[in-house]
Amino acid sequence: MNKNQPLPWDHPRFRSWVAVARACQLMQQSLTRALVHLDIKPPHLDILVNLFRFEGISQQELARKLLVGRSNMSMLLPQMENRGLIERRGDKQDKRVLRLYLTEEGRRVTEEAMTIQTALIDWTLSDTPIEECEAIAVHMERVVGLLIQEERQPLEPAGDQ
Amino acid sequence: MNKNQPLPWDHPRFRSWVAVARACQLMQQSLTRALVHLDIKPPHLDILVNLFRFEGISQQELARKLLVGRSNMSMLLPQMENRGLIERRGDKQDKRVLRLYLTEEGRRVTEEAMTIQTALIDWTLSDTPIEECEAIAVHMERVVGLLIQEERQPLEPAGDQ
DNA sequence: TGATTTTTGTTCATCGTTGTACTTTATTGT
DNA sequence: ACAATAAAGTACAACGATGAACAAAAATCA
Repeated sequence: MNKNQPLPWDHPRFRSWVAVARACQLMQQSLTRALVHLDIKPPHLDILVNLFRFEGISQQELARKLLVGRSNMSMLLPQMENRGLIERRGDKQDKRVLRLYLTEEGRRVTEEAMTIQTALIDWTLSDTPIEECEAIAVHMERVVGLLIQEERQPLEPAGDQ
Repeated sequence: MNKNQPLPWDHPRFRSWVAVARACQLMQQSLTRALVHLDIKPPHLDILVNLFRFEGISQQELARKLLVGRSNMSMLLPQMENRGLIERRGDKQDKRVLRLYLTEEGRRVTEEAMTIQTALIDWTLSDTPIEECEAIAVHMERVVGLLIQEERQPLEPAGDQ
């Protein structure tokens, strides 16, 4: 009931996180608009980029990399297969898994979309020096690591003070 | 068509942005789990926090602060009113606008949820010095500013180089 | 004043994401 | 070899977010 605890928005870490979240939200919206003429959306681009880097990956592995559920992949990938962007071929040794490959069209679209995305990121971070970007990457990757391990081993609820 | 352009994931700004996006995604998921016993989700908390700071705000203003559409508020706010967290009262001078207020229950839930969120943020950024957090806040707030102005005045499409 | 335009909020159809239940195929244990 | 368990992918219902079309209430302007 006492209000003289410092309010969260005066807290530097809280403030910085709010800014990060808002930036992500807006970046997603801007990227959506920037990709509209390619007829793909950010989730599709995430998939394409990962297939570009890791050709032959399975749906499960892809879902893990993207931090989404497997059912999500089961919805998106058939769409993208119908659009001729990707191809799904069954693994010979394990008949459960479907391995994913880019088509020529998919590779072309991916390159164009990555160019657009890179330009957008470069523009928004043009006043942020490279060393600062690298520092941000280090800190954010540590956050990712912590949250991933917390995900599989939920934190004890007595963390409040 | 030429492949000897540097691939995006070797680009420091690109790498740092990927990390930021993943961190946001995971933070959202962790926060969702951390709030489950309060029966609210991150979007509700965003609303509550803004009402805590800016009592008597209108739905329109709230939507603008949260960077979502007005229709989104029209879906969420009646739910929260039914749960007894907020109250909507018509403005006397402008009969179009509904002004939003926290109930006692809403204020209580907000304080508890903010405590949880702050603890989560503190934990994930505990190895990131305060000065670095402040630097991140500065850079991300600039990104937000750029993207907001780009939103209403879409960038000329000849920006690629 | 009276007509046009803006603004605020709602409704609705659509889409993406999630979690659960389910099928099929591998793996493990006896 | 056979049964039980685990893993990969799918189907489906539920929910949140969006944008477009709409109604009501200002504001603008002639």
